[in-house]
Amino acid sequence: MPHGSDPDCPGCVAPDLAFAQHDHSHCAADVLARAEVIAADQGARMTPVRRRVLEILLEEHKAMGAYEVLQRLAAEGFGHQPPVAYRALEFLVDQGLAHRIRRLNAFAACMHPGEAHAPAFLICKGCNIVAEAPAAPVRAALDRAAEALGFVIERTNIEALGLCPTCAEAA
Amino acid sequence: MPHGSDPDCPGCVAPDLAFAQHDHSHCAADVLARAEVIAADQGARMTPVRRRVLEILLEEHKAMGAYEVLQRLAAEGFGHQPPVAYRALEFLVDQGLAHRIRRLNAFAACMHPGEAHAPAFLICKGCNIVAEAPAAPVRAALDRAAEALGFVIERTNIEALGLCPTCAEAA
DNA sequence: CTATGTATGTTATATCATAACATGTCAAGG
DNA sequence: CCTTGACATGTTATGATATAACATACATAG
Repeated sequence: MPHGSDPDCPGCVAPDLAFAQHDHSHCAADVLARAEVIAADQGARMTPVRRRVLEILLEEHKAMGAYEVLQRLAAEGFGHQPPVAYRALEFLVDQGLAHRIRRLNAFAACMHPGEAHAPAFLICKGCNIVAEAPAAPVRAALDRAAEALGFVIERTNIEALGLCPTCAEAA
Repeated sequence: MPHGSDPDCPGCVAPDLAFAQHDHSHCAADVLARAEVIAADQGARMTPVRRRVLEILLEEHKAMGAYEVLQRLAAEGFGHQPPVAYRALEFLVDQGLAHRIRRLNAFAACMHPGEAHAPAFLICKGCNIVAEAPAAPVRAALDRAAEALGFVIERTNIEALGLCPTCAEAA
């Protein structure tokens, strides 16, 4: 199961309703726990900074710039220099525990760690919320397009800018 | 027809064989001519800087950073400051005459201006060549994923990092 | 011709990212 | 135990990318 099983948490019941309000703290705890397992499985070391960065991304539940993360780290006694944040973020991205959203020069916790998934990011230009949409069909189509050119894909960035339901209605 | 009709130009005969060697100057001239028409149709002003930037992107036939473009402009008597390049590039992107490749912090001329197209960029990490792949099916899949969340897409960035046929073979 | 919007150019600064090196930590082999 | 090698963290410094704000020039409609 992709999320925990709390029937009162919309984020668990319908994890892909990314724009819906829900008690995110529950999802966060769940994702974090699974992240620990994944890291251990891969022989990766989930150190204090790294764990804390993932926690911060999960707490904030939004895309954060590296310097924004760094500020939080510094305030908590970790290093004060950019590489501290960038390295932890890079680690998380490499482990599939976070994603880099290039359009925003920002990072967000992966809400589906461990599941083979090809995320697409929907970025609302109204409220700046970023949703991680399930995009297996998108990825499949992209793989076919690449294959037609003999290109072998290793990583993808699939991002869309637009309006979330709420902001679209307002406009 | 997406390109000119010169049967000796692989870029024209098989425009989507993006990684194939070909006499690009012919494609460039063709694209540039069509760009002029498109801009005029849209009531956009194709000024000297803007035209020159598009020409530069077409000549180089690769993704270029804004500062790289700026250097060329400066050497030719245009302004020497970043906004000069960024503004022209932004204009071209808005008109659909160029694309921004976020993964590279770079820009590339659109090789299919005017055609409704949803480009995907295949970035070879071996040789750094960027191919603009036809990705209508990819975009369609993405639209469906967005629609499922009630999200309205305005712009997309679909990019893939990997190996082109040549580099894949070498490895 | 002149008013208005748009384009270009400038200065200055903001924002994002990494290179290079020193120090510290941890776990496996001697 | 203790050494050694790999990796993690921290630092200084700098590089690379991007935009804000303002001044000047230019085109075009009225």
